[in-house]
Amino acid sequence: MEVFALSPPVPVFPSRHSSLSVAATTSLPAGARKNQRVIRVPASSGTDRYHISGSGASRSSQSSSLDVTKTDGKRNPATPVNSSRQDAVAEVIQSPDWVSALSRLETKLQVQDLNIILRFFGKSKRWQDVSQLFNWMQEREMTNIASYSSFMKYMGESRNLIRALHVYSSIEDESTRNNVSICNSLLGCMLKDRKFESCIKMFNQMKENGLVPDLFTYSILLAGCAKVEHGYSQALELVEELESRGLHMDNVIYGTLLAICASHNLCEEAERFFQQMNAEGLSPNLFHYSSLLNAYSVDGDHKKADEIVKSMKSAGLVPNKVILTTLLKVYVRGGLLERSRELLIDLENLGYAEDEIPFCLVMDNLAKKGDVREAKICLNLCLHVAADGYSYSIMISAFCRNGQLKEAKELAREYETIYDKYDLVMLNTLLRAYCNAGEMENVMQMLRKMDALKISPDWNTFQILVKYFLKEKLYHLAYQTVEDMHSKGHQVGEELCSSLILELGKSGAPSEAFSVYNMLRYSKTTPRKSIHEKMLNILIGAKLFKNAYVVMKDNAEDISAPSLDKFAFSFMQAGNINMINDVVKALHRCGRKIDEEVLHIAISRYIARPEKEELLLHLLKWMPGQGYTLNSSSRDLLLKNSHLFGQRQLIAEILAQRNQG
DNA sequence: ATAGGGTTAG
Repeated sequence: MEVFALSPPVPVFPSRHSSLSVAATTSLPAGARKNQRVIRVPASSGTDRYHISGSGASRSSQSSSLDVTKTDGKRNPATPVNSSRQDAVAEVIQSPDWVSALSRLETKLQVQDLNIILRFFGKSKRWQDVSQLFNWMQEREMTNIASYSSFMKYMGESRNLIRALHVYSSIEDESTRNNVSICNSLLGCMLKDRKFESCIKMFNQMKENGLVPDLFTYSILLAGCAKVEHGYSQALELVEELESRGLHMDNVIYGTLLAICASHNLCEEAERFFQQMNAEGLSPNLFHYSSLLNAYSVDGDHKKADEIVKSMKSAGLVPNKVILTTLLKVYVRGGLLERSRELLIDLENLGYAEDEIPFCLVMDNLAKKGDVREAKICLNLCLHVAADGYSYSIMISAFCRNGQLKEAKELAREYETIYDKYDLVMLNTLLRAYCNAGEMENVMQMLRKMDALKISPDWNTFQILVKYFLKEKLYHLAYQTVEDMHSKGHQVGEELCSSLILELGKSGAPSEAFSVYNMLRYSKTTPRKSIHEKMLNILIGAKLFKNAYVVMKDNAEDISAPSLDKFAFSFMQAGNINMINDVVKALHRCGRKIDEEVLHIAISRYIARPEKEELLLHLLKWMPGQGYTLNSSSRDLLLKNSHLFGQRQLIAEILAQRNQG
């Protein structure tokens, strides 16, 4: 179905060309826009606030990230404000050399003042200063619960879990270590670092040591559940636990639960929690509705989605950008292209399509349905809005899937000229486009870029590269890439491995071929049977008999008789003499009748090396029991050369026994 | 007086 090509000439971007005033008038303070809870400060305490800002004039309830505000409700209004402490804090914060300012003003400052400075550094993301100041405070024992709590939080933000854990374990006072705020902030810090399992372990440990968790604790832990595989069952356990402690779930905890259901594709469970929260008298907000919609989007359940939007509206809530975007996702996944087109236009008219997200939703779906042309039209619409480049990634992948290599390559180049921005997904996408199009120089450039940006390749990257190097007959490069891939713990695809083994064999790199073969053998997937025979023939051709023997011995049932015979002949002629008997026995064990000619070669090898007499005797003694006799030429050869052997008497006896039999 | 949580794109 053509959606955009035939769409009526509706003005797609009505506000875009008019003026910039729209943007100016709709710019709200970040806090208000994001629906955050704003803590209102009573007017009377206004004079008690420390307030550092560039202009010194702004005093609004919104706080920019660099504001330092403080309220102190306990202070008696009659007491004059201790301005010298305020000034000292301001001086330290504003000083280019805060360390020396701090030591100068040390006597004037109390712990809570230092905490203000600590939070200022934290909000400014000056992690080095946060760390340094905290050390300074610890050395002077000028810390309290709040200092630790704030410090942990900033260690989480700066991704320094190690330091946070170190500081936590260095807390000597037991009641401080069990303080719920400090524990909560450390647990949050661990989740920021995606250490969910360790976080739960730590939580259990803390409880054993005497922590009494509160609603915050459960809120933090539940948030972690949304991002892990078995998060839902873990979440249920936590809910049960918090209820058994007499705590009650609030609006936000329900929001988290709904998000967990949505991310684990559990619609019915989401509905149940939704009803439960209603029954408890909590009224759902936009977050709850959007999580429900998100759950419905997985299967594109537009009926339920429409219902929920209806009831949301009748509850007096106005759908926002996220709600409508999620609804778009529902329509797109549900295959309602006409309705998704209409909704996209609504989004545009409402000013909610100022970034590429809604376009990406539609585009990806069109592309995956195979309607690449429509998707491209959608990409062109995207070009008029603030785009991050995701749209390019979708479209380039679509061209690649569709075999439109030239288009993919051109779009990749276009992306690079517009954006100088790379992440792993984008690099993989571009790499695939250049590889498919055979643009070697660009491929190498992407690899250099990846290296320079210290972005480590993932399974996709390796897979793309190995395929490409194979196609370009750069077998050694392909081999090195596979080695690299293997050493990084990635499973190498069976098909690529097999063709690489063959090519390496053909191009005179049998050892490398064998190394790839071994990766395949010890990988989780069982390789197809034919690979063993191919490997065996490569090794025989390269005279790598020892390895050939290993392959033959372990996979004889998957190797054809001619190949086994070829192996037997070749090994007897040139294989390690010490292994001749083993090879003979192994071939016999797997049901091959050893050819007389093969035995003859073996015996001539032994005659040429009389010091291997023991092995010869062993073979001669073994043969009759398995039904093998020497042919006449072998016997003649032995008799003629028996003078070479110390135990010629014994050899003669064995030959004589045979004559009788 | 510190800790916290939920929604959309490759």
